[in-house]
Amino acid sequence: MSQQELPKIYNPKDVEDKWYQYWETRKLFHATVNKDKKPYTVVIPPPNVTGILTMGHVLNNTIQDVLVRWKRMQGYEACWIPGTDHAGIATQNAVEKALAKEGTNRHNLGREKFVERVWEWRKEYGGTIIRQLRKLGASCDWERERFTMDEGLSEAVKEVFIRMFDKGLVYRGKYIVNWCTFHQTALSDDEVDYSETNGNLYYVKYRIEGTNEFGVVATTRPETILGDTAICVNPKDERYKHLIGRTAILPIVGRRLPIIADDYIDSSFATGMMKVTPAHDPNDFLLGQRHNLQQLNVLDEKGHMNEAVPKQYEGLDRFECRKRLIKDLEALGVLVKTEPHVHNVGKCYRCGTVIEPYLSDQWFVRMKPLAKQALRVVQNGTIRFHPDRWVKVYENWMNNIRDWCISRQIWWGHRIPVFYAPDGTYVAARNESEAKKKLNLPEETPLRQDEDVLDTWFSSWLWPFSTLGWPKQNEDLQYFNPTDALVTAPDIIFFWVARMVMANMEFLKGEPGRNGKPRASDEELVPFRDVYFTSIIRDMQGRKMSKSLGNSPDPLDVIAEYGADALRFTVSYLAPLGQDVLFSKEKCEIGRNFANKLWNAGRFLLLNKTEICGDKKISLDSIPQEHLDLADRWILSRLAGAVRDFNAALNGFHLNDASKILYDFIWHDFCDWYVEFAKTRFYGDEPVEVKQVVVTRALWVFDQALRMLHPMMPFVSEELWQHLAERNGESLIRASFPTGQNLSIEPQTEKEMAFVQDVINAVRNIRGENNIAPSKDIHLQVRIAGEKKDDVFKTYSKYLAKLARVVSVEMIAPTTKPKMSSSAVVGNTEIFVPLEGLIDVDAEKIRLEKEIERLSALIQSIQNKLANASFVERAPKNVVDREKEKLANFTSSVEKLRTSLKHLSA
RNA sequence: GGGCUCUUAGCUCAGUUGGUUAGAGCGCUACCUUGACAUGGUAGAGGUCAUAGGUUCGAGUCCUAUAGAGCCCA
Repeated sequence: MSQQELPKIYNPKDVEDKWYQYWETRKLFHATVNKDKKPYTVVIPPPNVTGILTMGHVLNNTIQDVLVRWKRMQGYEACWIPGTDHAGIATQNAVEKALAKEGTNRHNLGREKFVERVWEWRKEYGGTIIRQLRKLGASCDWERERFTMDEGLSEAVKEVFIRMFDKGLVYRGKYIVNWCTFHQTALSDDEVDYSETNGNLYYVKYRIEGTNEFGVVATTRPETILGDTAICVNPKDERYKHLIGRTAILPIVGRRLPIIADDYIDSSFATGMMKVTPAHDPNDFLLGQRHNLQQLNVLDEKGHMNEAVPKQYEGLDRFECRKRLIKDLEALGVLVKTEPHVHNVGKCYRCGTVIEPYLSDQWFVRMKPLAKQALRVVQNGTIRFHPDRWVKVYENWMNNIRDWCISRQIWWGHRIPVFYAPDGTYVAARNESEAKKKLNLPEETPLRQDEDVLDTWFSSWLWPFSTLGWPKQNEDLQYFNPTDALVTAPDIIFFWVARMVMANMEFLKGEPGRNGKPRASDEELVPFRDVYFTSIIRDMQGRKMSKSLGNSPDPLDVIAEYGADALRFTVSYLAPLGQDVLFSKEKCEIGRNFANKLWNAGRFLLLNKTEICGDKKISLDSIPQEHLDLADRWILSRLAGAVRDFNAALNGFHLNDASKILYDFIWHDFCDWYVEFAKTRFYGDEPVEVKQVVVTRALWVFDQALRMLHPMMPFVSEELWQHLAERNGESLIRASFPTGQNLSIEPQTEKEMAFVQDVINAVRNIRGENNIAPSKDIHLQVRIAGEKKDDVFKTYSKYLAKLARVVSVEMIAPTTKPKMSSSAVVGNTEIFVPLEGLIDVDAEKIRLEKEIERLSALIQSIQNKLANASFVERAPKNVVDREKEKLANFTSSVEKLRTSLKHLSA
């Protein structure tokens, strides 16, 4: 393709799909075991198979892609494993909705047919998000795509369950769980969203048996009164001491309730007397266990009152029952008062139904035995969190860990591999016949498999090794696990991150590690080394992005409008480590404009390449070292600095710093200064051979910049990179990342350039402040005190001409009085722009006075500092010296400005 | 109730271990279509770094308290 075809404005639509296809069809994302290379592995946090791409995913996956592409270019065998999870409840929901439209339901269909339906649904609608990730440019190894319901992963789930069952790490128990009456399933603690809700606190009188006394208790859920089995007070509460051991009578029902004492009761809350409902409140459940109370379940799975309650309430919905009870209690005269009360109500994170604490048979994982080592590897730094404040959150959770309820009363998911004999004994097994062997039962005994399925997270926590083929021993697993970085939103630190650490450490113990020996050390057993907790993307009002608010831009629309590169760059640029980021699609202008700037810089260099080199092939394999001038040495030094800083930033997971470094280097150093300086040579009078070297060097620097930019803006960088030189089928995606080894940072060069830039800026400032048209030529007078700088002005007069339209420089002696002029001080040098009749003398005086005032204030503050004996004594010498130097410079500048001011007034 | 985070220019945000004259992008003002780019260029205005104390020779940076905003856990 020739550069004439480069349009004036970069159009991402023309290039993005083209390059993605190119990379994917050539399998440039694919990783294989390669003993000559170090692996760099990232597993994607598997998105919900029902999901579509959100801004959160964009951030998350951009970060992963930046890391993976960067490491790949650095020569690692970079492997990014994609996939989705089966999202048990969400997916079952979606399919049940579809069935409802057809006027049927899963029960009509039966379990087997229903699960088939879900698979069909998944084939048709699932995995949208995986396709969308390609639009973003994600360089996932698609050949390794996994799904938590795949055969292999299901095998891993089964294996883990059975091993844990046999070790006593999973158990079945009656427990109070979070029950969603809509889905009719238990939810884990993390699947419940709590929100402050306005409710009422109802005060109800209970008669004390054998007295005329009453006790008053308060409740927010009057319907649970029907399940009360005790009354409880604090043992230290003087008001109620005499009641302990007596019996209260439950209104309406007439049940006798023992009055017990427990420290758990907060005497200051309401009346200090509490009703105890062990089957319908988690705290009451624990209390009930301590005091051996009856657990009376008064609800069914649908949230209707069951047969344990008086006839008039049986079958009522729990909220309907609440209303009826309030009326009935009032009629009995035992409802003392009702007061408004704000309390935290738990709701199902999928459907919003109020969660009912509910006593039922469930399966649990014993977490304490797993937590110990998982805590250790984070505390001893084997796993590092970024930002590290999440360590505390993690520690807190691990230290207060509770058993994990893993059974779900739905059909879509991994069915619990537990088999029950007719006599009720049970065992975990891979299949029925194995179960019979384990149970010592004859082959013809009928067994019943547990109806429940496992929590989706029970498959997700195995992700870093189940995706690599475990439980089968294999080279991939040996090579790519432990993985390197995990990039995830902080809200799943418990759901997922913590549990993955537990699982990897537990189940990879003894598996062959990279050295072929059984894994034993923390380093070999952790699932990953670094965890990057991403920002949360919010809208411009700081609200979380949500479907219901409609405040979330569709990333695909944003990509269509601004380009994937623009979106990626903007998101990297905006997302600091761990702070929330306020986003609107308009912000993508940062990235779009940057891509366009880059595009045009490339376009300009290519134009000149053709002009200067013609058809002559140029190679960008090394830096041309001939005919270096200040600008060349300077841009190479700046490049060296950018490479060093960029790598340091990414090593510390500071993507925003990394993107800023590229932005500043490319836009400001390269485009604003270097390209402008280079123009003086492209259009100057040097021989064409020299010009060819100069343009080739400029292209070489640009090539390096493209390499650095590629992880963040893969499309535009590849497109330009292919234009720069003959690539013979090579792609930027696997080009080497700049190391900076052939470059050096040269402070002296940078200092010299800074002087030239300061002079140019000073002249521009005078122009701007005095309203001198840019087209007006300037004849500069320069007066130098101290070290000689005339040669600088001679050597770089072409720069001054190009960037400040300075057509002549006249050196004047220190004693010479300059013509009527506008002036400025740069270091030891005074510059004068003589423009009789053109400058506004009064305005110029004000400008000088303002500058004198500013410097005088600085001088004053430095003098104060230096007058302070303890500063001079105690501050490090270099700090004091710097202050002294500053004082001298500012004083000298002020003197010069004062003289100029005097001249203007004369 | 326990824990965590944030408050810097009109807006969105940088500011690593305390030590150059506190920065950027957007917006704003003025000027400019100058041989890549108006998705551009040049210059400028704009900040008592939430408040009050403290530590220190020195605090946007460390400590304490207060106010406001947000998050997590119970």
